[in-house]
Amino acid sequence: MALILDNIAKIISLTEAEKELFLSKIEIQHYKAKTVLHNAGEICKHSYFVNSGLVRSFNINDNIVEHVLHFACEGWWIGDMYSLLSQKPGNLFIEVLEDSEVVLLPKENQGQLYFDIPKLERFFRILTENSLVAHQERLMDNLSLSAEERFEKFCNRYPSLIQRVSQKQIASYIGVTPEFFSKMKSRMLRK
Amino acid sequence: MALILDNIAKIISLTEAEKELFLSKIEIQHYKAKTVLHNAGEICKHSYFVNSGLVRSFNINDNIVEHVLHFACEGWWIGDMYSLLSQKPGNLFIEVLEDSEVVLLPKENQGQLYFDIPKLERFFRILTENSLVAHQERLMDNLSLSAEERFEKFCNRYPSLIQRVSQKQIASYIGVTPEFFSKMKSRMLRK
DNA sequence: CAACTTTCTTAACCTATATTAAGTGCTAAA
DNA sequence: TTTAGCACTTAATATAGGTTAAGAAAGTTG
Repeated sequence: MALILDNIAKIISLTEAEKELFLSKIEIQHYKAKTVLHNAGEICKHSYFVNSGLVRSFNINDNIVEHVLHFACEGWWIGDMYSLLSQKPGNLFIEVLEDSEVVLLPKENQGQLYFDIPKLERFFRILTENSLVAHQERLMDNLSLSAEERFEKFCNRYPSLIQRVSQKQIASYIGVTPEFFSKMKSRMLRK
Repeated sequence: MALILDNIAKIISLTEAEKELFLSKIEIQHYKAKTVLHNAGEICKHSYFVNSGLVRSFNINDNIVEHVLHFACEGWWIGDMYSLLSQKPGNLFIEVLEDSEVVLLPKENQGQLYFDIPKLERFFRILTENSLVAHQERLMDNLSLSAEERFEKFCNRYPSLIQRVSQKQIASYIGVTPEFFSKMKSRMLRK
């Protein structure tokens, strides 16, 4: 359980008692690859934190094409923010890509923790701010960069993921078809 | 000054004393259209809240093409989150599109207010969460929808902006050239 | 190991959107 | 009132990336 406390300690410091309280509010689960943690159309009840393994969130559009919103490996949070916050059915799926150990933080407990340990409000504010900045940058990249440039940025930003996720998933993340991604990759190698 | 207090009151409630303290930490400015509030390459010192008028944030890529990240009219916050949070030079410009009255909240004051009025930490957390959800949706839309569909969503979401913002700006927001936008629009009208 | 499924590659062809360029009309400054 | 500068339109041409299809490679399962 050290990992999630380390993750928090990077931003705020908790007393031992607070750490224990926090740990009493979470749950650990082990999932096999391909397990779906959350389905589009359902109401999301948890925030997820990946202790080990790899998880992704994605949606499926009207043409039955998947688009990856987010990958999360060790030390990353993931979830369907829209559904979690609004408590309405979302349109994201959350799926385990590698056998994983995942921390579940139920929504009610998260609210309770904001009350019991106000510092956590700061922690999640900062987490959310960082995520917003990353999404803004990715959005601008999608508007202004070519697929090749988006792939290069992905490689620089998440070098460890390149070995771990299939090309198909990377293609989906940067927003091209697997066929085009394959063509683009071999074109890039030829240089 | 009622507008910004209303904006806060939608999420948390402040006492009269807290409202006064908050108001003492902000500054009101009037700007003419075309004023640039923040330049790419500079360090952002303020969060901005629009009392009246219209403001946009955008970046300029290597090919000297602008891309609009965000429009903000009455009652909306806007800023360069990356630069504001990291205190490093950002790559957004913030520019006034219509003569505007803008509330400036200096970064130091914002930090001080988190300390003096912890509820504001919650307010900004929730503001940031909502913004993140909106950005996630826009990102997925850019990955999975056609330009025409993106424009339709823009019209539904921001009907009042359509009259106020030039076509060029809307084209930039949805991620197409002004020429293509013009063609697309007349094609849509013909139906 | 064999059978099956999924991923990856390649190639021909297609389409949405970009680029370039030229022209119109409006606004605003000189 | 003229001139200059934008915003918008239209049209010809170009291209990044999509689609379809088929086979090869790799991974999964019984």
